[in-house]
Amino acid sequence: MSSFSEDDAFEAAAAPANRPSLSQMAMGARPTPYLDGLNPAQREAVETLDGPVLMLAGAGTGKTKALTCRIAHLLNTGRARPDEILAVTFTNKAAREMKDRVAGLMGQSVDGVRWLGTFHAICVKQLRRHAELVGLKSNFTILDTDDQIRLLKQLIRAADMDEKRWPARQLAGLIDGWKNKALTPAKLGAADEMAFNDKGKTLYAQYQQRLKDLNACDFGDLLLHMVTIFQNHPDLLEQYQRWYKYILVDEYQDTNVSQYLWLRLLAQGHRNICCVGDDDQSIYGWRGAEVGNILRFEKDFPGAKVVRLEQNYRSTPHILAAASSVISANAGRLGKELWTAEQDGELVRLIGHWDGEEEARWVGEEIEAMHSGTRSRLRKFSLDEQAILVRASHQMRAFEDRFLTIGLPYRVIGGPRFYERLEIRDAMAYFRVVISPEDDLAFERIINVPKRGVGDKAMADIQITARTNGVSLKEGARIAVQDGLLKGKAKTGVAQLIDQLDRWSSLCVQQIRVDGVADEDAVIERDEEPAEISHVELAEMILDESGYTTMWQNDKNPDSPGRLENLKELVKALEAFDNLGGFLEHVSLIMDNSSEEQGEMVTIMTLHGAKGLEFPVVFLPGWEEGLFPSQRSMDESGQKGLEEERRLAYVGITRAEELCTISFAGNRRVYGQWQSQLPSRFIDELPPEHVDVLTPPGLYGGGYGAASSGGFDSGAASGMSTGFEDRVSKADGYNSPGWKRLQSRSQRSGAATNVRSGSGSMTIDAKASAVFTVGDRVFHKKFGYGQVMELDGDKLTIDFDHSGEKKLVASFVVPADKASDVPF
DNA sequence: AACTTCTTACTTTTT
DNA sequence: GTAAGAAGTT
Repeated sequence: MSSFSEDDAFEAAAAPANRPSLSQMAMGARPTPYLDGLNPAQREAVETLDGPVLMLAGAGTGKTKALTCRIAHLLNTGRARPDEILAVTFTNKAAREMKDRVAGLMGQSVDGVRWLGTFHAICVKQLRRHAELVGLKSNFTILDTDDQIRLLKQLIRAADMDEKRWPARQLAGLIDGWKNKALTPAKLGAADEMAFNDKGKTLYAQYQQRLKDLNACDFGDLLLHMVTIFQNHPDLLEQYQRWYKYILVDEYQDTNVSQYLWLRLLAQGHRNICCVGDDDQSIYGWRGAEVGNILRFEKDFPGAKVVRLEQNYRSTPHILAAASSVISANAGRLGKELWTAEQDGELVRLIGHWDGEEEARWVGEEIEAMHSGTRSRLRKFSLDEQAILVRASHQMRAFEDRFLTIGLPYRVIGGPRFYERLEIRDAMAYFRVVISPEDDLAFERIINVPKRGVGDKAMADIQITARTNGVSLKEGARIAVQDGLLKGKAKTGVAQLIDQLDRWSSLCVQQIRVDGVADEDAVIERDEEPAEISHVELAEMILDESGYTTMWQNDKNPDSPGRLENLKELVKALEAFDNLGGFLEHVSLIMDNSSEEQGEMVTIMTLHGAKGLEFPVVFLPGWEEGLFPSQRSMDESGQKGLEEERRLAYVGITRAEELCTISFAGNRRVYGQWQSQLPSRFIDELPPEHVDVLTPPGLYGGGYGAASSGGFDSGAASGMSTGFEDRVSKADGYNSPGWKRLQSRSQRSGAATNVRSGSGSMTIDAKASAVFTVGDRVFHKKFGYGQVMELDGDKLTIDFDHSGEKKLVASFVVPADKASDVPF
């Protein structure tokens, strides 16, 4: 086992001697031009180098700038050598950006900052060094979710449980959750032990044992193992504590318990830890993030300096005001108020639509109008400058459909990532078995892909053979073939596969790196002795000879050509690596979306995916109760869930630089069933004076109180102006001037946005109660005829003859005798 | 063993 | 409404 200091000595010696190190260059007085562009708060965050610092950085306040300047400053002042800085991010993208920007500031590449990376990448690096302390070998493999599920399925089956009642997915979720909380099987609480049909703890323990047997770990283990190691080996921990003089953490509000413990252990030495985050942007609670970590920072690190970055450089005042107003409804915030030096800007726009398709149509027209510059007062916006941010990915389809028909180019971000695609994982599984013949999970994945006549029976036989002989699945299969256990198609198929695998492996042997620890930072250009066959050729050979390529060529699914394309891309990606092994190591951690798009396109993505991004024009559709805030979130996590949804709304609004448009639909098809939708309560939390309402009031409820109860009655009805009444055009259902104007507005896209003088003076609740009384027969375009059961402000509870009871906004129905008047 | 029909359940997602 | 997974059929 290599001790830490030996490693360091080795690495220090191996450092190129012909180039002055950053710290050498940093000796003596150096100019600090990078400090000049900072505002006072940023500067304080950058210059407070010693002791714990919490940087509360609101959206768009230049947090990455401050973070990267801080690193540059640490190096520049000679406080730390590049490798004495530990800088952690959540995503590879963020890590890359930080590296690039520090390099930009320093005017040179910063390869020396070896400990800048994601939590997982850094933990892998550490764990490879100390794997034996948790019973693993240094070359352990990292399982992805798919492998994980397959393994758990086997365990559940072995435990004789009903796979339907006790799905492996659910168990995987539980185990992930425990690992996020740094709970090993031994540390599980009583309730958790009994989870999953009383088998929670047992199965978890079995799973961990299986992982150890396979010399593998999952993503959660990377963190958890390191925490365990540090907790059990104080001497080792101390070395690391001494080593990392300065620690920086990005997106601290997203850390889970394991990550928190890991950080806290490492920071106990020098206590120079700088955590950057925004409690208002904590949107990953559902995957174990603990907002509590950031809320507790000052207690964890007494004497911590708290710096607030509140000057926003991204959005207009109206956008900021809307975001602030929404988020202020949350309790227990650390408190921050964004402000901007900007004066001008558009109001946040709010519009309601009849249904989801209408919403998509309108957004499409708006995007085209923005693009062609026909929107008066506003500049032209390229498609790249516009984005649609949805709560859930299924909302994307309506927009895709619409954009396809009108020929508006778009890009969807957040689909299945390249390396998560079926064909890529299959190919990778082939590579894995070739490199490590004992990789049972990979072997299992490919043994019958393409079809080799291996079914449940044959597979079970192979499993048993392997187990009784105590060998890998591949060897078990070999024995099963020799012993005549397999018959017919399966026999020939498996025999051929094994021969092929053996041959590929032998071709691969000379390529396996001897140093074992493949460093992802290793220079990729390093020339190796050209093997008889390059790893790229080998990969092509594997895919061709195995029949895998042929399988997709013969497949007549419309997506097969795409899959073949992806396989070609995979082979191309290989070229950047020395060998297959190095490539696999890289891929297991870096699940990047390697898509080089061309041309201008509108971006469609989820709110989660948009965190950290910004767009001049942002559309936020689907602000409806149940969809956003998501019903499930509220059901599962109650008030906490609602607040996280609200933070998501905050994230969404603050993505917009110049124009933010929120919309909702009154009707939406959910799981194939038409449902009437109520406007989101978040809409009521928007500040009226900063909102431009493009909607006839009936569509959203006229003012406050769409869903948050009472607000409407006590506000509008009692004569207390909520602000929206004056701004909106008055309408009374389908035939109202307001509704007509909305329709025509979207047809002539050049119409000015802020012409909305009221034509009537009655508010819609007055109208609703004036027009409808309990017992009235009404007609609704989608639900047909029904009877009014209850009145609630502008909303009616209606018992529909065919669709049952529903609560909806009054303007969606007309008296039954006016049914024929309903347009379209 | 492979193909077909039926049931069921359904956020958000990085590593 | 759809996609995945399980049961049922060839």
